[in-house]
Amino acid sequence: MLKILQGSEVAREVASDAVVGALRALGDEKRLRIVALLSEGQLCVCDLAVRVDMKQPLLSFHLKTLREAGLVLATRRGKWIYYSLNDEALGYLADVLSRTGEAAAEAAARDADACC
Amino acid sequence: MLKILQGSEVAREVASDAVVGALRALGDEKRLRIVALLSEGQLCVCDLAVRVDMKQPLLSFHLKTLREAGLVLATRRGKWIYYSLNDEALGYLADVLSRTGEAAAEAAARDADACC
DNA sequence: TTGACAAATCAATAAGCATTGATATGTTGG
DNA sequence: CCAACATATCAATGCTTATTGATTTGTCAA
Repeated sequence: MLKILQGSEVAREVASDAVVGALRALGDEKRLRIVALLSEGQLCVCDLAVRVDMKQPLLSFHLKTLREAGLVLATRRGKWIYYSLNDEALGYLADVLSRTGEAAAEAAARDADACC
Repeated sequence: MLKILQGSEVAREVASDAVVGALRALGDEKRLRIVALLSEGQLCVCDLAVRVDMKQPLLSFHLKTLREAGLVLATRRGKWIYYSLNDEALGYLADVLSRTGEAAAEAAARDADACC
């Protein structure tokens, strides 16, 4: 999941299942809030629940969604399960979007040349 | 929309409405496919419709979604409307995700220190 | 083993999106 | 102005996803 592909064309890479899945998981207010909190450090579900003002089952659902998208990692420590961001996955997503934007900018420059 | 904020904390910036909206718009297979195609250059709706194998009203709906999220730009040229990627918006999104990932990596390093 | 607590799962309902076909708007050329 | 074409919008339907409360699983400590 969100494995780093090398040398493939941006256009194909962007629309891969892993990328769609990760972006879909991120495209939700509550889940993005969770991601924002986790960017400051790992948290157990109970602490997260307080911070995001969600009931536990709902939070678990959203965490599962993020986990399945490869965006967060869970590690149990005693009674608690700590969630943290998968920074590699975020970096990879950022890289894909960045390269897509760059490709678009280059294409726009070409289009402008061809037109005028 | 997707205006660049400076100096604000990553955690707050990530979960902004504009970012959620853009990520939600991108988190769809068909729309991401559209974005991938547009990264190679601008296209009119009719050409896009052929490439993505969608009926025109459905494509228009997805384009509207992308437009409202600030991810694509539309310019009419005669009878045709050409869509292109908003590379600044993509760059901004990439930057936000990248900084979120970096913040998480730093936090993880701190957590590791504190723990062992 | 039992009691207490953390977290996940389940089943059911509600809410939001995608999709479709029909129709409307806008543009060009005659 | 009219005919033809490109695109957008609308209304209706179905599908996916979020949300809730109840229940289950897992862990610790006594």
